[in-house]
Amino acid sequence: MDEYKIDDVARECGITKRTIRYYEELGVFPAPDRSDGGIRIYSREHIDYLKKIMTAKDILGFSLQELVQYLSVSDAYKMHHKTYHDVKSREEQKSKLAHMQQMLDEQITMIRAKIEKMKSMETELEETKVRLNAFILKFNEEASQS
Amino acid sequence: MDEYKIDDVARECGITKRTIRYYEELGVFPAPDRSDGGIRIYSREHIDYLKKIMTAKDILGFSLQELVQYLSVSDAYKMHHKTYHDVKSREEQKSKLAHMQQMLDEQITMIRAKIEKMKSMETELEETKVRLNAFILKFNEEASQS
DNA sequence: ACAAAAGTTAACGTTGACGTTAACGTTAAA
DNA sequence: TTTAACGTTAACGTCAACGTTAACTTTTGT
Repeated sequence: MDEYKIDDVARECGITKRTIRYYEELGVFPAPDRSDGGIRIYSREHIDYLKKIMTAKDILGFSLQELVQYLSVSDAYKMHHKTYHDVKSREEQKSKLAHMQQMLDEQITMIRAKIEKMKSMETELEETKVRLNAFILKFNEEASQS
Repeated sequence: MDEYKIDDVARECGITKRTIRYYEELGVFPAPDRSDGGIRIYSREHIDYLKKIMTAKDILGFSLQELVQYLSVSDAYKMHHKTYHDVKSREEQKSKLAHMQQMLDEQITMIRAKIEKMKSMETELEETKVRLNAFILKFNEEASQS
């Protein structure tokens, strides 16, 4: 078990097979191992990872290009460790790690800014609600004066 | 003063004239008064309103269709009061107000849910940062043991 | 008064993010 | 073993959200 075909993944993640292959093509989603017949075999980790991708896309409104950036830092290094066993030079790895640190900080800063903006939008909506309710009250009072 | 042409608006809001006309065509942005020559004359309120639209689009990742929905509640009723002087029947107005209340509540619920998800994404990013830093430490220790 | 700058509508072009169809090979249950 | 269900690649279609160009009118500084 712990082996899923593309249709299972599509169903659980709420997207189509076409989209999954498209994401793989773009490098948004890692290419899984294949069966002898060339069928893509996914693991549970793949599914969880794809779910995160969809959340980032939906909630943050990321484009696919931005997703590549985002994923290259957030949890991609876990997947990369398992997917590609890329043995690079020590210096290369070091600079890659430093780059990850920087990207992570940028992502954190960005998401905090977004949260703040969303909070002020929430506040505004609540104020609008108060004003609307006041208006409705007045509206009904006028009606009872006729 | 307090009169702006489309290029002023475009510059201040960081979009193109084409986009402004397109938004007007879609009903996302109210059609302003025209000069005798047919030129669109905007007020400061228009600019502030458009800025809000752009924020909602960028931060919430709304599509233009969703924006129409969003705007029909948030602050649209202010603009509508000034733009269209639609005198409808009392019953009609009442049901419209009730509908606004409901939409407002839905929007507030939705934005709160998004904020929560973004917070958990932020937490995750911070945890990743901690793990990454730990890994880098170990990485450098191994290097000094050679 | 007039040229340049800025405005207009109209219509076709582009890009991103998939959907759909075709033409074909593979797997699994009867 | 065969056939339905499922898989594949390849290529064209689609829709939203603008960009771009063309052909034209209006406004404005000198």
